[in-house]
Amino acid sequence: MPELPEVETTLRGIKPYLEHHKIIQVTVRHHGLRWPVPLDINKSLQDQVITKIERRGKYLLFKSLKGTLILHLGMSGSLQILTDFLPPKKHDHIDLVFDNHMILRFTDPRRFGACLWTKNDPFQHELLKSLGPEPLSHSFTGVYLFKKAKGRKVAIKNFIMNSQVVVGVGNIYATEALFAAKIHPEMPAGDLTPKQAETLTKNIKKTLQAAIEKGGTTLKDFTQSDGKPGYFKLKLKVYGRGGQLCVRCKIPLTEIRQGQRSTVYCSSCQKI
DNA sequence: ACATTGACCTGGGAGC
DNA sequence: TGCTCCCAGGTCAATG
Repeated sequence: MPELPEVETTLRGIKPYLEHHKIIQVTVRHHGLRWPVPLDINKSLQDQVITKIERRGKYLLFKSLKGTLILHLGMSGSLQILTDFLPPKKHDHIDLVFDNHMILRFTDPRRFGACLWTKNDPFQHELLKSLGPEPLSHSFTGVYLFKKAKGRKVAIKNFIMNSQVVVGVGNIYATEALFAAKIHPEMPAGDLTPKQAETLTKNIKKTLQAAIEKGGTTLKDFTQSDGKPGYFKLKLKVYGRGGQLCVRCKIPLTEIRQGQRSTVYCSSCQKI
């Protein structure tokens, strides 16, 4: 599920149940995630009050007085709140039980996700310290993108999916934002004009914001964090629509691969 | 410094 | 039904 809107939706879903509550029990059933879940993470988390939960890019940060739990959902991870204990299924790897009896359950079939602990400032953590600006912040501007892209030969789609350039933009929203901005996904990043950089940043913001307002995109079944039915489905204009007709000019959409990821675009409205 | 590719995993769907 | 192959929301590490 997780690009920025899905992580943000998850955050908003779990936050009200967990902030200012104490972790009273930790169960790790599978330590083999992207990086090993530290064997002593139980000890680190035990009796910690979560003072704040926030998002940085696609990372979720659970802050306490003694340190921060860093979670990443990878490709297939999800979080849900259980109000009553349910027997864990095959891919339910981690449970955090809180003093209000809520259980935060981490599920991740592909195990590309991460669950780590740091005693220090999480923003200085190895995985977070080189991240680019938040796409919805004021620091992500056309001027920034234009300067950053200068001299770069990589395709613009790969460029905006680079978390050192801007965080949170994954395959779906990169594809959608480029269509909205009428920019060809294979255009070298350094060839962007200042005007195109401006249009692209605006459309990245617009696309992400619209997706957040709709509760993110679900391509497969997904249990929302409060256990209620899944997310609203965003109406994607190009992603997953290769061969179908462009909503603007009605010609068939082209599907290609860029860096082992699929890209769909309109060869008529997205020119290099 | 930059660009490209492989690697990590499981499950679902298409095609035979 | 069952097998094989390809694809999937991410991103780090190794290589040129």
